[in-house]
Amino acid sequence: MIYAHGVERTSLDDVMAASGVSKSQLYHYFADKDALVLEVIARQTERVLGAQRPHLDALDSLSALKAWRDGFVRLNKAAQCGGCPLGSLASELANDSEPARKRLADGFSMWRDRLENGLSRMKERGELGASADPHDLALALLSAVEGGLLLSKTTQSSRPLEIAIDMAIDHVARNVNAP
Amino acid sequence: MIYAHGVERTSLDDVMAASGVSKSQLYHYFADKDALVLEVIARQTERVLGAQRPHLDALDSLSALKAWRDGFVRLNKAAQCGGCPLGSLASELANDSEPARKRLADGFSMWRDRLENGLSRMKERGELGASADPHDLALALLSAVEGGLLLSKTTQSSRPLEIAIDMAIDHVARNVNAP
DNA sequence: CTTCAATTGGACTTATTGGTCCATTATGCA
DNA sequence: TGCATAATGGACCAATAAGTCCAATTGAAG
Repeated sequence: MIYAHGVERTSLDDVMAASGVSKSQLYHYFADKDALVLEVIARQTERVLGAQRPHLDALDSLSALKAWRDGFVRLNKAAQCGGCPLGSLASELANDSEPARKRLADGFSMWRDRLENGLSRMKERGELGASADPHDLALALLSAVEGGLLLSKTTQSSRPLEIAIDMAIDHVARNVNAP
Repeated sequence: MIYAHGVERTSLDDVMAASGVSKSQLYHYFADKDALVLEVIARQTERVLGAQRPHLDALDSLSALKAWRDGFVRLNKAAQCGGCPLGSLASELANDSEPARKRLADGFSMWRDRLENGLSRMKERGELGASADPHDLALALLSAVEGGLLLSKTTQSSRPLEIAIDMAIDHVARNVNAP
């Protein structure tokens, strides 16, 4: 619910109704709404990374990147509500809650790490040129994904996402050594 | 205020206090809060496009694109609060207000049009290859900008924005004919 | 100056919010 | 079985939200 409608549009009464849990339980397990939101961030980080398996941990070739792209786009098409859980929370909270901002930055960082790991393996194997920077390439990949997701959510079309990820994969491909 | 903290975190009392205007004036000029928000979207669209002048309407060469990039990054560094006014509103409202979503999609579309116009001129002049698609290139550029802005806002660093736009400009450069 | 409509101030209403409280119920342990 | 502690339900509270209302004020036209 927080993913779909945002923190501020999701009241604790909504959470109670949807979960069949009373307010005292909520306040027994969470200090306040902010604490619950922080937990939601952790949860969504896991969800986002988990949903990209098994691709995400094996992105060490161009074909693997393309398969990841296809899975990602398919997932986005199937989703009932658009956008990225982390991205939406980041957009809403980054300016207003420093603890939330930090956790979201960590979430993005973990995501980038996974991408970077695969690219680093490509570099070690010599598939990626010596001048290629896995860290920056991963960051560019992630930016493309987030921007694509936001535009796709707004235009209600998967095209922006597809085009953005394709661009990012092309960008990686530029650094691939000729076989 | 709506740009920095979101629609839901900005109360009409806040607006009254900041503008020195009474509630009856607010409701005299706007049917309700939603109507005001719709007007804010229109206003922010103008602001975003206006802030990119004079570059935005002359992006018809690689060097112009790079100058635009530099101006954009400088603007973002100087801004007190990160992110994109359109992107933030889109993230918050796309799922919950169809009129708002439409206007935001229009705003993005206008932005893409400006980018596309420059690329089309490059293509007409033969600077861009025949196979290049100005529409898709512009969409990729915009996705990179939005994703970069979101990650920069979250990580409080301008690096993601720089890397993302550089990637997108490289992507355009791939379609440039050798001189 | 008078008049009448448009504009304005701000008190007010109602609904909803996050959060508190305490009596009641369940649970684990001797 | 009995006791102490933890977990639970739901009434309750104060603050804040959007939105309403009407009396007071302004301004232009005759």
